[in-house]
Amino acid sequence: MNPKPTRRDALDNRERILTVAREAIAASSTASLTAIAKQAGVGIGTLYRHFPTRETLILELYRHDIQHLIDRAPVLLAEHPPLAALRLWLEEVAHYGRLKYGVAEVIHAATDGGADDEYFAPFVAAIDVLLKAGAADGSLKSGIDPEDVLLQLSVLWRIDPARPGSEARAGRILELIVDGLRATP
Amino acid sequence: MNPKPTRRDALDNRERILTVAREAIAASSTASLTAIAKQAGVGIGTLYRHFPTRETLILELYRHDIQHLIDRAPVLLAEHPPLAALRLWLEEVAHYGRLKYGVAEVIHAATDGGADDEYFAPFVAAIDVLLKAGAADGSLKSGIDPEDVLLQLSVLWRIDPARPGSEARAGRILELIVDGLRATP
DNA sequence: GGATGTACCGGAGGGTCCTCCGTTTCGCTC
DNA sequence: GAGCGAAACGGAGGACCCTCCGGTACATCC
Repeated sequence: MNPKPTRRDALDNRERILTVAREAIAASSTASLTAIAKQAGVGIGTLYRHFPTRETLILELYRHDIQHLIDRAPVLLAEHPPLAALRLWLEEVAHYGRLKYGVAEVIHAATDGGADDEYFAPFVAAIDVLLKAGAADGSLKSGIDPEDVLLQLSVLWRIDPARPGSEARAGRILELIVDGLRATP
Repeated sequence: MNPKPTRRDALDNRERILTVAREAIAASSTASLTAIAKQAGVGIGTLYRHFPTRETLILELYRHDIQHLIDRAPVLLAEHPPLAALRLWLEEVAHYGRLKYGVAEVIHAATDGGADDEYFAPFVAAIDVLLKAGAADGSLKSGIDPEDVLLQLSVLWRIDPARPGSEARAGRILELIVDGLRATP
């Protein structure tokens, strides 16, 4: 897919596509790929070779941001007890996803496809660290599959942000999710 | 939309579309509307006038089945304590959604659009009855928004049924959802 | 039974996604 | 620096969704 774009023109094109896409997606998260390709001065075929699906492209755009979220997990864990850390982290993810819609879309896609772990796995691993910590201190159930949690989380971006009360609803549902993860005494 | 298709030809067309669609969707849940229209011998425009969106059409196809699910809620509630009834009902819905993919798609759409309550509201009401009963006997939290539960439930159809272990995963997640709804002692 | 208004029809058309494959261009070798 | 094979390009094309609007045919009223 994108292991080693060795050729100069290929690299140039890749960069150009990303630059244009960043702007275009920021302006309208549903910007058409055709338009992006045209504006980047490449054929639609070229765009698709570099980024086989819309998600691949978006994923690349937000790579840094996603990495940042992943890195936050251990930080929160150092500063708070596991249950609180989990909650805070999920809130950050949810909030970020609402802000930059792209991230949400990517996670959404990840829960679909399943595989393509290169990007997906670290995210799941971050969840797993939080879950394990919570299981260790008895505040969370043990043996929870982190992918299950991710899937549950993905429901949050399905809340239409335009509808009134969407923020509150997201908070409520997050609460329900976390409560479901807690150890039953 | 579909209040009173008064004219004879309109009614005929509507029936014909439904008949064809039932078969086509059963054969392949992603059957194209263009194809359905063609096979029903109507223009694509006609199809869209009768069923403004893909979901409207599917909804009509599965109307009976959905009603059946709704009716099951009070029955289960009469036979089981509220918490068990809720769990069983959710299992039935989940199972049914996995079987006839259409139903899942409809619920999915409902959680998107939100409104269009004509079909949507009874379903939410069914959930509400279960929740209220559980709140009354203290097994469930009180004040839960049934739409929130529906939204959470919708995650279950996002599990790819082709992947191995999908059934088990659905079970696990359902468990998490229900646990999140239980009253915290 | 004709006339007439309106409810309904049909498909062309604009937009999107993605695939496929003939053509071009790069980078390496001699 | 010429030649060559593979890597990358580009856009036509097929599929789909949905909209729009000129035309058709039904039901009703005289």
